[in-house]
Amino acid sequence: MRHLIIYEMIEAVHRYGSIRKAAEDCNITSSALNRRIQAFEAEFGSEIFERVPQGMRLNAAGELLLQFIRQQQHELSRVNSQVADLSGVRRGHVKIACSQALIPYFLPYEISKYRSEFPDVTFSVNVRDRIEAEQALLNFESDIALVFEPAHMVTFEIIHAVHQPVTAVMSADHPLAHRETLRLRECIEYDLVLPAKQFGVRMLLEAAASRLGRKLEPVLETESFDMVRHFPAYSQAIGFQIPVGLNRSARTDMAYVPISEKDVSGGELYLGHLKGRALPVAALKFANQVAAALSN
Amino acid sequence: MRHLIIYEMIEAVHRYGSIRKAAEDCNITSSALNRRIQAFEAEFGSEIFERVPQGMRLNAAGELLLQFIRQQQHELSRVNSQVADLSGVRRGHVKIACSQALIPYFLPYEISKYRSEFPDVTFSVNVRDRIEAEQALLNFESDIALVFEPAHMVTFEIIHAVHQPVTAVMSADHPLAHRETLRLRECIEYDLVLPAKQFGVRMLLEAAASRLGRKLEPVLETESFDMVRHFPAYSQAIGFQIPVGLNRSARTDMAYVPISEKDVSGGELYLGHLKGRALPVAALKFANQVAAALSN
DNA sequence: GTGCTGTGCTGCATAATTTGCAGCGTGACC
DNA sequence: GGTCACGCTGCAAATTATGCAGCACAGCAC
Repeated sequence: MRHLIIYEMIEAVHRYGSIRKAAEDCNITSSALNRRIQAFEAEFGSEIFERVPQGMRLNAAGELLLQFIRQQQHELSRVNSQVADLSGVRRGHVKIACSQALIPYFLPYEISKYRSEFPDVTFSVNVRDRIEAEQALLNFESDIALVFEPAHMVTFEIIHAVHQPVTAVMSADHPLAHRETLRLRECIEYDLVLPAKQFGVRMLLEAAASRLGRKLEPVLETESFDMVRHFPAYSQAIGFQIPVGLNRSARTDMAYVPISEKDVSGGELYLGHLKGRALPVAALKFANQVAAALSN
Repeated sequence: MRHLIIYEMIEAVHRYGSIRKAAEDCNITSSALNRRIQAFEAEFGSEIFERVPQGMRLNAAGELLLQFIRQQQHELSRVNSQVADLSGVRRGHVKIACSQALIPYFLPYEISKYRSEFPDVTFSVNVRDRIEAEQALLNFESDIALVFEPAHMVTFEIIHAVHQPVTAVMSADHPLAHRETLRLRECIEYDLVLPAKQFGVRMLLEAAASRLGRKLEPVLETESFDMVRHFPAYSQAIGFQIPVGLNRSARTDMAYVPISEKDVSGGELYLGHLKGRALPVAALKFANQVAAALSN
C-alpha cells in the first residue's frame, strides 16, 4: 500500500529514534525522509516528534497517532483477509502471543492441523509472559493470546477458558511417580525445579506454600519451561508444569502427577483477543479450532 | 491528509457511480482518476469496483473496503480531536442523529450551552427515525444518536436512558387542559393528530389502543412533529408528543398533559453510540452534558 | 441498422512532485 | 577544541501523476 508508506516511515523513525537510521531502513535518503515527516506533520496539524539533540522522540500527539496507525494496519489486514476469503482461497496471517507451555506440543500440533486444511495461512508465534501478552495485543503485535493466569484482563476479551491443575513432573522411577495425585508437602521433600517468579505456575505454588507456612527453595530456578520439564529426568527432582504443556504419550521415562487442588488451586488458561477488535478471518477460525481442542 | 485522498476518490466514484462524474467532483480528469483507481486495485490485490455498462459499482470487496475507509476516517478525526485537546484548545466536530422531538427545544439549548464553553466545537444534526439512526451510526455518519424507542439495538451502546411518558398536546382552553393526567379513552373522543406510523409515539399509542379494543382514526397524520404540536392550537384536536419535545414555559396558550401509564406505557429516550467505537473527545463531553441534562 | 451518448480505458507529452546530493548549523561527548 | 551525529535546506535530477486526445464498447432512440 504505497499511500500508507508514510506510516511505516513514522514507525521506523520511532523505532530508530533517528531520521538518518530510519532512512537507511526505508531505502531512502535522510533528506527525503525528513521532508516527508515534516510534510506529514504540517498536514496532520501538529508535530508528532520531539526534536532532541539525540534525534527524534514521539511526543504525546505522536503516541496517539502511532496507536491509530497500528490499529489501522490491523484493520486493513483484516479487511484483506476477508476479501481473500470472498474469493474462496483462505489466505492470511495469524499472530499469536502465548505462554511457553504451549510451545512444545500444543501449538505446533494445532498449527499443523490448521495448515493442513488451509495451507496458505501463515503464522507467527511469540512467547510472552502474561504481562507482555496483553501488551502485544494492545500494540497489535498479536491477534490472539493464549496465556495462563493473565495479570490484568481489562482489555482482554476471553474466547475460551480451561482449568489447568498444576502438575508435578518427575522421572518414571521416582518414588512418587505411581500416585494419582500429590500433596504439596510431599513434593517439598524433594529437590524442586521452579519457573521464575513472573510465571503463573510459580505464583500459584508460592501462594500455596505460604498457606502451608512453608517457603519454596528451588535447587533450580529458570525461565525455561523446557528446563523445568527435562531436568527431573536426570535426578529425583520435581518440576511443575500445566497439563497443556505435557504430552503423556511422548515420553515413557517421565511421570506427570497433578497436585491436589486442596493445596494448589490450579489456574485458568485463557484464549482471548483485544476487546472491541474484530479478528481477521484466519485468526478467528484458528481461535475456534484452539477453543475446541482445549475443550477436550 | 493528501495521502488519504484516494479514499475520498473511491467514495466519490461510489457515490456518482461513474469515474467521469466523480473526477469532476475531485477536480481532476477522468483519466487520472481512472488510473488512480486501477493502481489502488492493483495494490489492494483485488478489484473493488464492478465495471458495468452504466459505470462503476462497488463489489463485495469494495463494500468491505468502504466500511474500512469510513471507520478509519472516523478514527482519524477522533485522534485529531484528542490531539487538539492536548494543546488545551478544545476543537472538534460532533455529529448527531436524533429524533424530530429533540429539534425544537432540547438540542438547540444543549448545543448552545456547550458551545458557550467551547466555541471552537462545531456540530451537525441530522433528523433520523429510529431505524435510520442506527444506520447513521454504522456508516459513521453520526457519532451519537438520541432516539426514542430505537427499533433494534444490537450495535447500539447506551450511554443514558430516560423514561418519556406520552403526553397530550392541546390548546389551553381545551376541556381536558386542566387535568393532571388523561386516560387514552378520553382523548379518543376528540380529533386526533398523530405522527406517521414509523414513529415511536405512534407505535405506543397504537399498541395501547388495540389493548383497549379501539382503533385510532386521526384527523391528521403527519411526519412533522411541529405539525403535531401546533395544529391543536387552532382547534380542539389533541396531539401527542414526548416531554423532551415540549417546553412548558414557551407557550402559555398550550397545555401538556401526560397520558396515564395505565393506558400507554410510555417509552425510553436513548442516548447512545456505536458499540465498540471510541468517541472523539468533543462528542464524549457533549454526550455527558446531554446525559446530565436528561437526568433532571 | 444507425447515429448518438454515455461508459471505462490508454499512449504520449507535459506538469508536478519527490528524491538525492552536498552542505549548514547545533548540541553532546571526550 | 575537535569530532560526531543529529535535523534541516537549496538545487538539480529523477520519478510520478496529470491532461489531452482518442479508442472500443454498450445502451438507447428512431
